[in-house]
Amino acid sequence: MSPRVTIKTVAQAAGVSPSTVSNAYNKPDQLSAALRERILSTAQELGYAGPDASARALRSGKAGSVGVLFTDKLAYAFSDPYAVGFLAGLAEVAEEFATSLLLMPLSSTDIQGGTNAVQQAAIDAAAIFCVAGGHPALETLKNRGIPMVSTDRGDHPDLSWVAIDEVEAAAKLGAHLARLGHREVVVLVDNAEAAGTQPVELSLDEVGYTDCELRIRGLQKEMPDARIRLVSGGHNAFSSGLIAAEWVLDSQDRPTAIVGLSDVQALGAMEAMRTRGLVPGRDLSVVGFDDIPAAQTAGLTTIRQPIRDKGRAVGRVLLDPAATERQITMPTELVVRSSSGPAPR
Amino acid sequence: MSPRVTIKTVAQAAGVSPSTVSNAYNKPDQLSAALRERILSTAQELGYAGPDASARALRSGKAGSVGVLFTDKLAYAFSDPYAVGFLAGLAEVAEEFATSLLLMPLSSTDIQGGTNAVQQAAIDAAAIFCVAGGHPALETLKNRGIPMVSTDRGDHPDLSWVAIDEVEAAAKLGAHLARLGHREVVVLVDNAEAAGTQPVELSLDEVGYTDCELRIRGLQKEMPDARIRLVSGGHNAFSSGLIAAEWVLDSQDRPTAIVGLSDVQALGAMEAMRTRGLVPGRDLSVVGFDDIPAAQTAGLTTIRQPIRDKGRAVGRVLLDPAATERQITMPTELVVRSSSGPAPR
DNA sequence: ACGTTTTTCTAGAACGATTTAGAAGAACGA
DNA sequence: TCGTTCTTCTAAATCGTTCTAGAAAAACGT
Repeated sequence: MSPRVTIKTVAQAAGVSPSTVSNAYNKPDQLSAALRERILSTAQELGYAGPDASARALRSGKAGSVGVLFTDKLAYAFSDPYAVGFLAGLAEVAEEFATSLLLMPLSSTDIQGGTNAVQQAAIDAAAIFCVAGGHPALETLKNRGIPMVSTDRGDHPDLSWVAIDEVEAAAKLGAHLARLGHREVVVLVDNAEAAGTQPVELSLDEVGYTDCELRIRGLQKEMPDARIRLVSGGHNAFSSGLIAAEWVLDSQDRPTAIVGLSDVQALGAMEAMRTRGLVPGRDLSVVGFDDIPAAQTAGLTTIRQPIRDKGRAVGRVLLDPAATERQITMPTELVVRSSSGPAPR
Repeated sequence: MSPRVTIKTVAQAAGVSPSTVSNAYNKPDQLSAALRERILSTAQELGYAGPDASARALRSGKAGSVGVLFTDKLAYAFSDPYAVGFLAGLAEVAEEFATSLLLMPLSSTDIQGGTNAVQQAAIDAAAIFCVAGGHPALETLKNRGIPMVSTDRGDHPDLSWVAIDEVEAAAKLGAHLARLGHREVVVLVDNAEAAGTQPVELSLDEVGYTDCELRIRGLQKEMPDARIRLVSGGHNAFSSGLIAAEWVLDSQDRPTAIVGLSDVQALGAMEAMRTRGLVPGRDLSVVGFDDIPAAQTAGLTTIRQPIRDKGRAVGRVLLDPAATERQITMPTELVVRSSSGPAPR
């Protein structure tokens, strides 16, 4: 039941002041090499594992980690290769700066109290991945004075972001479909409230996420004559796309094209077609968004965005003092594959 | 340039003691509802965002986050759906306990100094994902007195782990191959030193990770008459499997079966076969390990392990005080698909 | 009305480090 | 030899909380 070994204990044992022990760890040039050696070895003997992280964080004001905030549940984030790719890019830069990544779950409950992870987290900055503009967690972070970089363009001019031009990107998709003669379109959107229930048809105002909304607007822009319906099967996941597409395909009112607002959802739609003996690109067109690796295998027409680069760029804005650009637009590209074809007449 | 708003500022403004403000946030039953209300609203007015995370962590000794340590570079972790699945399971439980996940990069350099992320990190516990037993980072964590749960069975009886019986699992694979008549086998292993260079052939002692070693032993057990060679193309990734398999296939000495010690590597090997016009299961057998989602699509024979459950179980051991079992063995299962077939004679 | 319990609040000491300002001694130049 | 500049080390304050022990006030039972 011995009391914990602290910097003080080590100092006493080595016959020096606590400051010197601290310097031995943090500022080696502030003391003679010999003494440093001696301190380090007595520390070792005492089983001292180096300065306590929390204490250091408190005193120096640096936590050595950046937070990452995801839409929805944390577990869902890992089901989308797009999110995973982003994380990989971010992790690359984090690694470079010897910084940890703190994945914060945003509990819907307990926003007021203090037991929220977003409140608790000791972070220097935060990456906001596809979280809707008005989310309370963002307010919390802003209040805490934590610098943020979002993957969506914000409305505030002083907000940092690394994003694509959602409208323009979706417009490319819309133009592609319009060119192929599609006029009956169903868009598969992410919607938390639809989770676990029947798929639901939504109006544009009910679409929560700003980026989803923008993509829909982009589509509309290039498809002014088309009837565009919005359907959600739940969270952004393969299964949601599957369920929603099944519902659409089994209805009386089939579209000629299905647009997944993410590739995972579009792939779910392709699966729904497959089980019904329908061929994507011939019987019905399916297009996606993101260009995840699986999209290529599946022959899915989609919008490519450099997701890993996006992660890296966010990391740079967050961590690299040399990075001055705080609002970065990444390029997108229409990738035409076999899943889209002329509308049957 | 006003000084920061702290609990003290709020206390002064509300005309109460700092302790009371603290209680307003943490122990609502310790003060009257009216006063709590008043304190919270003055806090709001002053722009106080709640107790500082670092200070709280220091004083209360709880950081509210668990660390996750991965093999190799953090970015590589995201390239393996197996690791991602684990993370998803772990995240599920973390979410339940309002705990954040801290992904720590383990920089190979700077193990001694204090700027290491593993040293810096403010965490209550740590999940060790496929990190070799003797890794210095583990020593660091042990010294810091941080409880750990590993995904590999450790040698120490007091170590916590959630793992599979690697030997037994690999033995199933070996038995399967032996039954099919294979006697010339190449095993694709993960090896950091082989990264970026030519694929290398290794001896069993050179295989770093304990679990890899165990799997090889399991194979050997059921294939006593076979010649088993170990080849690495680098880190555990699709590209490494691809490169290594290409090297093997283009050599004079082709095996009849290739064993990927992970599915991603096995899938890389299948790709290498494809580009050479070889059909898996006919010309050469390929088997993997893990049963990631893509394995099904590709028709890869593999060992299934319930990875998401594994993540969840680790989470429980880490966070749930009710979880008493500290050494858990998960089940595995041989899944036979089209990539394995009888050895050509 | 009076001791006892309960509720509500506070003072002051930790928590374990870093930082600032400066002391003591060594080295230096003239 | 003497002031000056380095180098090496230290004392004490501070970071923003939470916790322990206890005071003051209110409520209670008889």
